[in-house]
This record gives sequence, C-alpha cells and structure tokens, in this order.
Amino acid sequence: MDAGLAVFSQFGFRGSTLDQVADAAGLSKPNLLYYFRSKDAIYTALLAKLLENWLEPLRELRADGDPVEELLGYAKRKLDMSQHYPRESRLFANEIIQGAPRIGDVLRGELRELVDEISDVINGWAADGRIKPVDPRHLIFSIWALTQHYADFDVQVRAILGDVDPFDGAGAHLEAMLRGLLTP
Amino acid sequence: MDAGLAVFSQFGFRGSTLDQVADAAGLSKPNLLYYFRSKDAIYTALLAKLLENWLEPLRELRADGDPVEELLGYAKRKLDMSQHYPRESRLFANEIIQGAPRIGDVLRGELRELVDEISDVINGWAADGRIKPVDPRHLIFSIWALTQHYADFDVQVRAILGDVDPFDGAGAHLEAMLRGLLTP
DNA sequence: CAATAATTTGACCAACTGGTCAAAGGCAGG
DNA sequence: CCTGCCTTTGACCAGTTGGTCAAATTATTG
Repeated sequence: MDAGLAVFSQFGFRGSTLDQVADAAGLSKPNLLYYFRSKDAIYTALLAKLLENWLEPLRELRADGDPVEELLGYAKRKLDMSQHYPRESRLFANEIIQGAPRIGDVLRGELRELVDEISDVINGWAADGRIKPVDPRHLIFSIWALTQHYADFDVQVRAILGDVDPFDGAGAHLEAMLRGLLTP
Repeated sequence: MDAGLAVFSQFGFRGSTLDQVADAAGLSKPNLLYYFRSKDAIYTALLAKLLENWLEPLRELRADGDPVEELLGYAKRKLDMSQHYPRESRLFANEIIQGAPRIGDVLRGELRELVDEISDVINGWAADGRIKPVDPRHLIFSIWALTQHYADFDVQVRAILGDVDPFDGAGAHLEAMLRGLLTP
C-alpha cells in the first residue's frame, strides 16, 4: 500500500505501472498480483483507505464550540495533514483533476451531505452574529485550497521559498486570513 | 494544440496517448507526427505556450497603485483565468503535482525572481502602513491556491454546489478574504 | 518427517504504445 | 496535361504494459 501510494500519488493511475509499484514494494510483479487482483484493485484500495481519513477532520467540527476557533482548528488539522501526509493529498488531487472517475459518487453523496450539514452550522453562527456573514461553501473551499496547496504544489512552494520551511509561516498566514474574514 | 491541451490536462503526460490526441484533433497518428516530432514535442510546446501567459497577470501588478486594489485586481485576473482557461490550469497543476520535471528550472528561476520582486513591493506597502503586515510569499500562495482551486478541483466544487455556478460567489468570497487580511 | 498450504518466481502472452516508412493523394504553377 | 511539393495514410515495428500460469520455493502443521 505504501509503495502504491508513493507511485500513484506522483503519476496518477494511468501514468503509473505495476512494475513501478512492485519495485517500490520490493516485490516481483506476479508476487504483487498475488496480493492484489489487479492494478485497479491496488488503486481502489488506496482511494478507499484515503477517503476514510479524508473527511474525518471535517466531522470533528463542533457546532457548540467557539465558531472562529472551531474553523481555525479545522484549518490547522487540514494543514497538518498536508505537512505529514502530502502523498495522500496528491493522490486525491490527481484523482479529482482527472475528473474523479472513481469517486464522483462519494463527492456528490457523502461529501456533499457533510458539507451541507456544516454549512447549516456556519450559517447559524453567522445568523447569531458570532462570525461575519460568509458563504459557508466557499469558506470550506478556501480552507481546502489554502491547506492542500502546500502539499499538492509542494515543488512550486519550495522553489519560491528556497531553504525556508513552508510550514513556518503557513499556519500563521492561514490564521490571519481566517480571523480577518470571520471575526465580527 | 487544442486537442493536446484537452488530453494532457486531463490525464497528464504519461497518462495520455498519441492516439487520444490524434483522435481529439481529427487526425491520424502519423499525420499528427507529421506536424510534431514526438509526443514530448507536443507537450513541451503546450507548456511553453502556457508559461508565456501564466506569469503575465502577476507582471501587471503596479507598485504605484492602491495596494489593496492592486492585489485584489491580481486575484480577480487569476480567478478569471480559472473560469475561462481551466484546462490550462489543470495542465499546469498536473505538471507540478508530478514534480515539475520539465519546468523546475523556470520555477526556481524566472518565477522565483518575479515573486521576489513582488514581495519587495508588498513589504514596502506593509512598511508604509498601507496594508496590514503580511508574509508576501504566503499571500501570493494563497491567491494562487484560492483561484486555481476552482479550475483544478472543478469536479469537486460542482459536486458540492450542485446547480449553482461556482463563479457566482467565488469572486465576492475571495474579495472578502483579501480585504479582511489586508485592510489596515 | 511428511504433507499440506502459502508464497514467490521466470517465462510467457495479447494488447497497447510511441514512432517509422514507403506509397498514395491532393494541389499549386507552368 | 504534367511536374514537384505538401499532406495523409495503412502497414508495420520494437518496446512496454497489465495480467496469467505452472513450477519452484518456503513456511506450517499433524
């Protein structure tokens, strides 16, 4: 699985070969296919495992907490995932960019429902004047965009920052942006 | 070129085939190779053409304008590009995610220099108290992330928004975020 | 130890891939 | 009409790819 993650997250499904995955896993190709039925099976297993963890940080958001701190906490959790699991982020990004042929249903089903729920919570906060009025879905998009960018575009970020660690500064900037947007 | 853009932006270089490009262009494969020396030549030509336009909006940023309006204008131009040229954005995203094997030099050279220049301008604005103090590079990253997200993750955005046009609302949200962050 | 089951491998295959090439069309100017 | 040049094509090729299979190897167990 780790080998598959390394290969698929860099080249996408169609750009990866079983030989690459087998090499990365230290197995021969037939031996790899002894454990997984097909190339597709490896990729699908990876995506399934990823989706389990991917939505988790969003579920942890509490409607009864402090609005700004809850949203900030969510953003920080996402940023931590970009820092510590960049390959998972890139695997997901590759799948989405290529049209999400295998997880379109999840996006339009489970994910959408979850975002709808959270959007209601955020709208409630805004109606109570606890945060500034804001489009909840675009707020969520912006948290995704800002955090995943550091994993997905890692090469570009490091090309510009040189020796500076991207995650020194990213957290503070993210917090400043969200506080500026949300604090009433 | 248009056919190549359509195919490569969806599947990446390694995931695309000459037959796909030829089909999309309405040519036979040998005929396609009559106009382009190789698969690589098509892809490289596309990337070169893309890079020409990609940095342009950033260059248009004026040091002598109103800081907040200049940055907002830049963000809007990027958002317009996501709306009207999503395939170009995805082609670029694919290349970066896969480690930028062909444009790493441009990122570490031309792009980095340009960002360094703009960073000086932004730092000057902050020193004069015309915008709130902010890390200029992370600010630029966040503009890239927020705008490109709507092109690169188009499928996900539309899955969540349903029939709502993503670009109704994206512009206003982007403006609110940047004003909240920058307005002194 | 023997027998059974789980694992690993080399050889192989059909389909696909990027790319070549000689021959055939098509079309301008004379 | 002919000639010469640009364009298009079908046939083809060598290398790669996902996947199979029987045989060999290595645990595991009674």
